[in-house]
Amino acid sequence: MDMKVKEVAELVGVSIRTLHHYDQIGLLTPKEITDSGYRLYSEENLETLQQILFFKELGFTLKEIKKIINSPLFNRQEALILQRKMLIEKRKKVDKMIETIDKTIKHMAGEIQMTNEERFEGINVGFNQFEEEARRRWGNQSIDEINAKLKGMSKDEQNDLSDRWDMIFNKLACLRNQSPESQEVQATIKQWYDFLNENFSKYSLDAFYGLGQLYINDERFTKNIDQYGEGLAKLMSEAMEVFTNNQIRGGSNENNN
Amino acid sequence: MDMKVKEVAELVGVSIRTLHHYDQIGLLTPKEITDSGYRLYSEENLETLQQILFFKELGFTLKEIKKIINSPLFNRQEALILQRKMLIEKRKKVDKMIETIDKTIKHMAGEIQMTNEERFEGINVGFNQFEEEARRRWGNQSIDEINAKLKGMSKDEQNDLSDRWDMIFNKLACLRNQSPESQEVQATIKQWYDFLNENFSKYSLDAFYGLGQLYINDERFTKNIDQYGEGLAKLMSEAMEVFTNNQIRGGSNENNN
DNA sequence: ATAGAGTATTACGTTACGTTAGAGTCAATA
DNA sequence: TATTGACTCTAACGTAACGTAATACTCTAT
Repeated sequence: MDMKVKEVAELVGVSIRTLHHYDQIGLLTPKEITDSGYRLYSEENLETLQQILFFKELGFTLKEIKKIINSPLFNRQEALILQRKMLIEKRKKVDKMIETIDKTIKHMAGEIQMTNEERFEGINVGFNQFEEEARRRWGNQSIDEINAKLKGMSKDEQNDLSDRWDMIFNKLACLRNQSPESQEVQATIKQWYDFLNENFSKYSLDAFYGLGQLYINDERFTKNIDQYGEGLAKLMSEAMEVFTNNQIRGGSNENNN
Repeated sequence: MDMKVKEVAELVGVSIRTLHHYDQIGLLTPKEITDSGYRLYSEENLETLQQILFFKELGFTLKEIKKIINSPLFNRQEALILQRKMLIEKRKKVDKMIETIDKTIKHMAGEIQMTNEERFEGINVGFNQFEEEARRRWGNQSIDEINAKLKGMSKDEQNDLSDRWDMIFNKLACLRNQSPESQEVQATIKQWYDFLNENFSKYSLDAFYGLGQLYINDERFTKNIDQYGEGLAKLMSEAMEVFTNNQIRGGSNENNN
């Protein structure tokens, strides 16, 4: 099932060096390394690679891509949907360029006039709203950034933050036996949501949902969170899902029994 | 009418540094330089820049682009038409990628199966027939036999050689409609003969004749040479035959009408 | 057991600019 | 007229994402 470099390279159409490189910079680490040092890539590695190549095609740097796919907020499905949007934008851009070429040809034939702005339409649109969206969505939100934020704060401020963080988690840990939909849990989850928005960059509801998913999908998070109490990660992710659903279905008028 | 760097940069959406760079490498030299050393770009410069950006968008390197737009064979309208074709191919590629994303999303939802090949469709098509066509049409090609020789030379020497080589072939390609005996063709063939003798092992006239025959008998040569222009191999081999005959029959007294 | 195809690491090369740094230029204004 | 602020220049080092050897180990098939 596992594949060696050459196989992968030929399958996806990149060079072996590229795979080595991605490994070197920690962008795509093969799931396994044999005793003799051979890289073995898994199915999951291929999926990640697919993501990487999509983002690359859309003009992101490897560093950005690394941040994106390592981000606590990263959600594969969401990424795919955004990529789809971006590709449609790209197609529009290509259409614009074709149009510009057609105009230029006509212009050369003396059929029409062209302004200088017109002749660069499509070429200069240096990437659109969705790229922005993606950067906002995952780019800024890396762990490094949180750390950086912490660095810029005084000891007291840090402690304060850390205390409030702790409080919320401890509170939730106490509520582990309750259902994710319960009033108390939901109230605390709201505190968590507000806390994040207050202290870090804006979390959209989508992002918040994605974060919750991460808590059960990314082992690093699960482990960390479950230190507050066995099963807390699971509870939180479920509660966060309920929370986002309720919010989306219109303010807070809905029942959370 | 003439524009300074910043104006151009803002109009077309590239950095000032990019314009400096293009000037440095001789890709886009501003039409005029003021006494104080300011670059002034003309209308024509803008047109060239448009071409450059189109080719860049289509994945050509600056070196390739330079060769293309400096080539004696270069024709702006022809280029635009080819670029149009390439853009349409690119749109197809984008469509394919969108399709792949849709499939992937469905796949994740468990609705459909996907092969590994499928999941990389659109991403890996490393650029199509038209790129090939463009490279054949204007670009240079690799001559493996010569590479060994080139290895022993410095980079500058290599480039110099390659440029002269290119010049000769391009010149001949322009003369394709003339007869092999014509003055111009024969003069250029002499340049070719001298060039070979100067830079590679001594070509006796017999050897030169043999080389000419090779151009039509060995498909690899024919293909390579015809990249400069359809039928060039045939013309050259005929012209080389005429050349050797003339040389052997004593100096240059014979007619070459 | 030996060749041939594949793989690894190391390290320098390359492309297309980005990014200062230091200094001159130009037009409007005080 | 002097000054200021936006603009320009060259020079030179920095960076990203690999390419391209060079050298050495590994695996498999004969």
